[in-house]
Amino acid sequence: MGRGKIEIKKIENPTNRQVTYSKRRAGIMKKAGELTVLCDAELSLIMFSSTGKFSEYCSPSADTKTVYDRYQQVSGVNLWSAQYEKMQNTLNHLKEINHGLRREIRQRMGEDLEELDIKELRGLEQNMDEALKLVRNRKYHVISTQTDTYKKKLKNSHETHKSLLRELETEEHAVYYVDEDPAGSYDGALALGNGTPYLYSFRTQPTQPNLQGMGYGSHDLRLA
Amino acid sequence: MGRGKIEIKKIENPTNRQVTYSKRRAGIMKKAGELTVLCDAELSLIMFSSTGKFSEYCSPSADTKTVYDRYQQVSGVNLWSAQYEKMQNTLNHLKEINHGLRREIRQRMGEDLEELDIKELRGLEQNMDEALKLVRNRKYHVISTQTDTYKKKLKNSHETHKSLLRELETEEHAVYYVDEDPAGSYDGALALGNGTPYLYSFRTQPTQPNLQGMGYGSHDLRLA
DNA sequence: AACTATTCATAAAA
DNA sequence: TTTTTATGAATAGTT
Repeated sequence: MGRGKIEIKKIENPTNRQVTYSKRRAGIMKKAGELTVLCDAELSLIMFSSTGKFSEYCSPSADTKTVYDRYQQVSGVNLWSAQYEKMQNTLNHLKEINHGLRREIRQRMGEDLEELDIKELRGLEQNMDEALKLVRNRKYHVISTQTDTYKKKLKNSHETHKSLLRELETEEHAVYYVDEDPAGSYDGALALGNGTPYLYSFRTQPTQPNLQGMGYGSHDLRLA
Repeated sequence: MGRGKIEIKKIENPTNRQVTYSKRRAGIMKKAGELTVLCDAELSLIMFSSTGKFSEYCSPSADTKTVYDRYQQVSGVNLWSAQYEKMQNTLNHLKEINHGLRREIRQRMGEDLEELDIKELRGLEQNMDEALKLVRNRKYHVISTQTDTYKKKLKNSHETHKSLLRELETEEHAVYYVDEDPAGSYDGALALGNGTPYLYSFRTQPTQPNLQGMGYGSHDLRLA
């Protein structure tokens, strides 16, 4: 087609090559479009000229990625296996660490101790003993701080009350005085902690499963 | 080209459509090959017929993946961003869980207690107290088991020894008897656990960093 | 699948 | 580049 037949081999003249590329590129893209419409086909066409210029055609019904995903399915070639594998490794690594952490927590909760030898058991006991002291100290600290604050508040309102009563007495000679013992505040502060402890209590029911969709997503220590 | 012009719209007759698809597919693949050769271009053509039949053409100089990698670079579109994002989310989820687990362990070691209110502190203390009892019980169990085993072994070898001595006495009238107290075995079993506990000891040095390349890979509880 | 009558694509020239 | 145009190629409808 054209002013004479041509041999199908690389056009050495760069200008001619470029011209032919432009023309034939337009031609093949038109053909692609026609094929898409006439035959209800799905296709992806990607082209790079010898100078690196890029063009693409893609059937309107889908985008390049969709076509490519489909290509992967059919051809069985996973094109991003390298990326995928790398991330998969990272994921498995994280899961392993997770597993180790859960195991340690279980042991710190007194479970799965069969796995430990006497040396490890002694280490764990010692560590937990020291930690428990720290937790107790902290608790007492928090309690006494709260108590002090509460005492001060009580004292304040007490005095406010008294001064109010004084004012009232002065004005109406009525007696509304009520003695509130500030020492009772200590029990009050303790009572704050008497409810069901929600943070740790659920860990003591090892028979209740807590599975989530992803398998590792659960905070349940019996998994992973 | 053909016996009369045709309108470019979907061919409704399935047979005709299939025939046309075959013909035009051959045509476009020929065109693709010619473009590749004539103009030294690189191209990838993927086609799916309306019946799902798949065909591809790819310039001999490269494979489909190469072309698509190049396509990604040029177009800036990341074809596997969806996959990637999904995995990234999974990864972040795992990291978060990890973070929570580390936090719990730290608290079970008596660190970072400022984050807890009095209720949580009481829950933690109670839980740790019970767990510590379990660990102690297990330790005593292991110790007594080991001790029993050791006692039996000692008793055995003792009797073997005695019977050997008796034989010797009988034969040579020599006296080599040595009194070994089986009760000493208890100290021996305890000594097994007197070494530095390696499993938990490193956790008590909170100033020594233990960073690793990936950032989450470290088992160090102060990370993540 | 093979055969044409046609239309289409395009090589060379401008 | 794009347009022109002469010519070979592709193919729609038929067999």
